[in-house]
Amino acid sequence: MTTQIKPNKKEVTREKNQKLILDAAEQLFSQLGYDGASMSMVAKEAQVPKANILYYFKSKDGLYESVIDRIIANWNLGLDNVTINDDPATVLYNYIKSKVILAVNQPMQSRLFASEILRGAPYLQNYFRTNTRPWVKQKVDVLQAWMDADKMDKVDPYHLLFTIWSTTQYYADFQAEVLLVMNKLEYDKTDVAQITQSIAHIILKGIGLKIPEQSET
Amino acid sequence: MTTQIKPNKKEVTREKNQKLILDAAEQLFSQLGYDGASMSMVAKEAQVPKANILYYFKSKDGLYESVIDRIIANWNLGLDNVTINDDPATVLYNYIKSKVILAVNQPMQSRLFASEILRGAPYLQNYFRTNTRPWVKQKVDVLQAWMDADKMDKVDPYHLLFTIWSTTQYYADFQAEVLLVMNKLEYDKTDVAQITQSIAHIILKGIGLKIPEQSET
DNA sequence: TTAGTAATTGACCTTTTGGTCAGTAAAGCT
DNA sequence: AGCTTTACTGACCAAAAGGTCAATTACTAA
Repeated sequence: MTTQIKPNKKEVTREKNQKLILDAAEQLFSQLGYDGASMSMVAKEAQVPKANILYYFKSKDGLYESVIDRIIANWNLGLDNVTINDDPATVLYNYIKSKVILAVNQPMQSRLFASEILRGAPYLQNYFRTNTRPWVKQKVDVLQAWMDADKMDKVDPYHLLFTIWSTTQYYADFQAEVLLVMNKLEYDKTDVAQITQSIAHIILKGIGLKIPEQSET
Repeated sequence: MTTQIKPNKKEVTREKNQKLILDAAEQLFSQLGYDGASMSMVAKEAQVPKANILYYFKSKDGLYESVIDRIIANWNLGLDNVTINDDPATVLYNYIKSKVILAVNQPMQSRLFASEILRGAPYLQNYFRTNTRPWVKQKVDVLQAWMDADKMDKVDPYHLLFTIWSTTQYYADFQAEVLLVMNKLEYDKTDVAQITQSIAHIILKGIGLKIPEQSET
């Protein structure tokens, strides 16, 4: 909702440059971690003077925070508007599917978060507390309601969510291991379906549900 | 197999100091990652002059490699001696259980590996190729045999293994997130059982098995 | 004892780090 | 056009990084 009456050349170039920098930073931070990536690397990658980065983002911390903020901004936790009346199998199947697609196609963001959490989530703590925790609480309530209505097995809903997160994210965060073990160079286009199928089979059947026939989006 | 006829004071102190250094390095690397931990931090933590560390381990890389090697040395992948004649449910249940115990009680090593893999496993690549891959291949064969004998559902055995690894390791590698979301400060003694139960329920049932009655070790 | 060897480390080196700042360029406004 | 203000950046800085080395201190074996 930026009132674009006057395109203001300053704003335009600033936004363009910031995007350039953030893109480079996102890539480098996710590849090398916070300490592994340096400001000069980001500058070189973004083809921008280092001082310019500092001018925009105040400090390395500031840049890192901005990168995280931007990811969060267009990070959809999914499972929105789920209600007790929805069909658990369909909802969970689609959720797993979308998570696998994300993991395989956009592993960078997942890895950035992973390295953040590995270090104790210094920057994400607040986000987890104020956003993720309530979000989870809400989904947990729906899951619990489904269980109470005997629509699915009674398992700890928190651990069920963790199971979905872990199994799907694994293919992004531990991609190097997965590929090495399976002796592949990269995921191919059949992998998404294959992975989704395996995970969905195990988890859905594991909580007493059936994989829905088809669910085109 | 060190021929300890003459306890040789030099060797004794060297080994003592190396252990001191490796312990400190293991802790710091797992906490801060390769780039986050510095030689001087390790020196301070181990209460040893920095030059001494370099004397023993040649370089930071050398130290890091030694840390990894030591972990690998007493790292048991589990699932040893499994054969087609074993009961899938018992074997997998015990495997899951032991993995959860490790994750909750010794998360440091898991995290060190995780950050290694996140960065593309520069040091573990060779290990994965020469050790993990054949190990996995062998377990995959057993799993496949169980499936062929209709002892369990037919799912991709690789992805089944990844599912077990991911769900269990998650509680070590992403401990910060888990605790924040569940609003806890640390795992308590009921958590191991709770986690094991949830994961085992989902995975075992998910592949058509039942949780074994009891399995004391 | 003592000569010879290995272990140890304080001082030092280079490079890189995140960060500052004063000066210059570029809009924006009237 | 000319004046003000903001955007930018090359040159610089102190701190910290990993690493070297010469000098000193153990040990060991004869």
